[in-house]
Amino acid sequence: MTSFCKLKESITISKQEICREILHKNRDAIKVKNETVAITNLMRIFEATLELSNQVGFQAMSVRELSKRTKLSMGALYSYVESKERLLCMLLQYGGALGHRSRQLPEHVSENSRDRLLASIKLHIYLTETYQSWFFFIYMQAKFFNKKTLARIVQEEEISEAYYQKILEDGCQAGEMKIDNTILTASSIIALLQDWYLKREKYRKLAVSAEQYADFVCDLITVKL
Amino acid sequence: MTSFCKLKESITISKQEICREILHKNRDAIKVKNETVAITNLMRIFEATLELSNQVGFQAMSVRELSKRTKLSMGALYSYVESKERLLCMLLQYGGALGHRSRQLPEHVSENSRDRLLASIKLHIYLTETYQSWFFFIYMQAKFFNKKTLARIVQEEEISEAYYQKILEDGCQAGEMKIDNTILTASSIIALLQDWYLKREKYRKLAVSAEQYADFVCDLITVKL
DNA sequence: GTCTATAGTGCGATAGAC
DNA sequence: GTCTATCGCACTATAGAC
Repeated sequence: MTSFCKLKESITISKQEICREILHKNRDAIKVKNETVAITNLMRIFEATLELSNQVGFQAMSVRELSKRTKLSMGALYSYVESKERLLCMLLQYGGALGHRSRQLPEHVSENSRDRLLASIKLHIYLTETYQSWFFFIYMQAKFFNKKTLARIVQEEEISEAYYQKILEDGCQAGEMKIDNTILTASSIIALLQDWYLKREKYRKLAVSAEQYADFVCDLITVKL
Repeated sequence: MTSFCKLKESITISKQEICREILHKNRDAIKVKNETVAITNLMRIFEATLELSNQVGFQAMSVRELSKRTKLSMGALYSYVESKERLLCMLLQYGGALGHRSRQLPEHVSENSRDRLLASIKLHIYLTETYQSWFFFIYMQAKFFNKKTLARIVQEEEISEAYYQKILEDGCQAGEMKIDNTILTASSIIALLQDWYLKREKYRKLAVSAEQYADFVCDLITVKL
């Protein structure tokens, strides 16, 4: 079985790398030409936006407060983010890289379905650990986006769900698992993985580690004594 | 086993009743003296607030828009709700009656732990079905409340969790269930019950009924083949 | 008890100096 | 590339007629 640490290495995406990607995608809206400066400040802006938004909500967060936190003046801030709405768009793009990678599980992990399930869950949990504030942000704001954007996010979840469902069905066919309703079961996996990053504080208090939680979820789904 | 319908009857709380309770608790802030008129309009205000808030978020919802939806002028609206913040407080009070009742399961339901678990889950799901917009609202806004208010809501969840944990432990002691980690398992039940009202649309598309979902959750937790 | 009109505030965004 | 100063707008909340 692939160890948790190895999994971590296999999906490490530098936040800087993501910011560079976003910078290039939004060249039209970003006035600052020096790439090094732009990336440094974009990173600070994104980080502060997530932090503030996750405290008071994106709508309630004022650009003035954001300017204080980033230690950029209003004017400087607006040479990175055309508008508050555009800032939101950029943060949505942030997910492009993540959602895709969360299903890039090396297929060779194991022939055994349960191992593949566990590896997938661990991969997912590690991703949400590293980018917790972003996942929290998207979940909490998604419901308030316009229909089109919401649809895109819901679709992301459906892809994840189908991915887990396939593992479960393969496991059943191979006789390694016995699962009545694979759709609802896959849906439960998603819900439990989301609970982990939505209530991070609670699990911290319970002193449950990421690895323990992954094992627990996997057992809940598959172990039928 | 107690039927779903019987359970429904046992916990039906009229929304009007709740509004009357809130009216009396907030007599100081509500200028309208005629109780019948006050309750009628309070109900409309609460309903519209939940609807609007769940579309755009409470902070983003404007009182102007609320006045349109309720067909009350700005002036009239403000003779019911001292301020937008006070309106939020009233909606929090709404939960007082609900949280309490959700654990008022008639003890005589069954001696069997699994039946008691299933009955509790069904009770919970029925409550969240009837008051879905309120539960959704609280979950989505809770994270943005001040620390004190958030603590109160988290405590509510802890009580629910302890309640489920006790059923699980009783079941284990009686030899009717075999559950390794009752804390995490109880926590999972909560997460899955929340998923039901947070993603109501998704389950509607999957054509899963409330009763089916309750059965599924209960099975996932207890059935060890 | 409800209305219209408006006061007062803080917001997102911009202009122009440096 | 960053700053300060400020514009115009939409918001919450209120005053006073009916």
